[in-house]
Amino acid sequence: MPYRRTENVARRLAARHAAIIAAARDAASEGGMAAVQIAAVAQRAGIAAGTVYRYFPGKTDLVAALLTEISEREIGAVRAAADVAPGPLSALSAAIMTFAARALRHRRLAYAAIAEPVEAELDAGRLSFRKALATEFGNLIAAAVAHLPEQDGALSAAALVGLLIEGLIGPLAPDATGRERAVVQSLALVALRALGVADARARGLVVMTDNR
Amino acid sequence: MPYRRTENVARRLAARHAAIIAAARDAASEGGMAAVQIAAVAQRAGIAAGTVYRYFPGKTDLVAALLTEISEREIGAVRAAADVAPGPLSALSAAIMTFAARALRHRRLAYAAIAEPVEAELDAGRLSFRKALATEFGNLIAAAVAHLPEQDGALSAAALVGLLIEGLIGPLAPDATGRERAVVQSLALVALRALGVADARARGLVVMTDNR
DNA sequence: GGCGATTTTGAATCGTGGTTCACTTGTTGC
DNA sequence: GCAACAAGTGAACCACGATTCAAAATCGCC
Repeated sequence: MPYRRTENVARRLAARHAAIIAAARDAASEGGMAAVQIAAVAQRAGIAAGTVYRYFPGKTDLVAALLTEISEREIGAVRAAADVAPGPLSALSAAIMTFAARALRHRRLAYAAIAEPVEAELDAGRLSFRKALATEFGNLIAAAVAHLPEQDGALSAAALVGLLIEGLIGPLAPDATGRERAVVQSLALVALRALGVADARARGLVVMTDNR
Repeated sequence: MPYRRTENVARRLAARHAAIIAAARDAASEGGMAAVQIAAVAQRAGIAAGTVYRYFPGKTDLVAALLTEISEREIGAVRAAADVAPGPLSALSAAIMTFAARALRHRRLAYAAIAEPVEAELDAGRLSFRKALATEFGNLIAAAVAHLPEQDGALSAAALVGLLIEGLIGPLAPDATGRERAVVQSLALVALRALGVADARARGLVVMTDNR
């Protein structure tokens, strides 16, 4: 029985799988979700269009994989920032600012991943990103419940996600070029006030660190 | 020279124009933006597909007209509510609650009009709706500036729009069926807090009236 | 009723981009 | 080198729904 899948081959396949996702991400970063076309992605990855279908059953799955990757990375960053914070309110603030700063730093990709118009099928993957984000913030709100006014955590979390998205990367968002820090801080203030933290600035909750 | 465009004919043409938009709205209300297809809209309006093109240059224009109509109606309602309020904060609150209550009452249409994934071209019309909404809220924020903490009005307005959309009609929004009033009030509290009104409930700013 | 102008019709056309598949190329173990 | 199979290729195919257009129906006026 010749041809067992060698270690070597398995590695090459895995690498190609990753390369396709990376190509999709690059395409999205440059031209938005509209640029994530099978032919274009394949070309970027240096393979033929048909080959993509040996790695993903369809475009939907490729986009879902891309969004999962982004989601994990972003949520990981948010969680990490919250984890090292000294208290629940500080954790909330750190999570908000981290998300905001990172979204601004990769604005086009963030827009593609979360707000750009796409056909409904692709939107499903995006929904899980938003859900995960809302859950994450919901947990932080729950953890800070003792320091916040009584509220419906799920509703607040959803509203918070919307507030951040629209304020940062949605089509209404003001141009932040060159004043990212100021925008992040302003929006964090608005966000924290929304949750019931009236004096975030005075309490030193919105100081920026560079790893955000 | 036979056939001048008679008053009668003009009226019929105008009526048909309106009927097409109404058919589009009905389609959107029932099946979302995906159901707004030329053939389907034409059938609802009781005309042939080709006829639509005598009234609108293309689908984009039809959708834009639909969104304009919705936008004018909604913004009119918001403005009217703000106009009769006794003061600037009260006006803000009334605007927020009016928008929220109306969105919940026609949730599917609101979703179609503002949040449902659609192809990029159609999204342009939607953008003007959001912009108009943000401008409206921005004005109210500006008018209340004396009663609010210092803030970037445009940023706050954008964030407010996002907060309301995601809290009410976005995919994350919790199911509000049967508790619309509670959701509207909760969200209004969050929204007002975001703008810096810490004690909206105590000040009686979130009482609901039925015409919302 | 008839004539010119306008409106309506709906089947055929078209553009787009995802997906398929017969064929070629590469890999493994003997 | 070769058999057996996997992976890769890319042009052809297909689905979908917007758009077109030549023919038919309708309209206003005499």
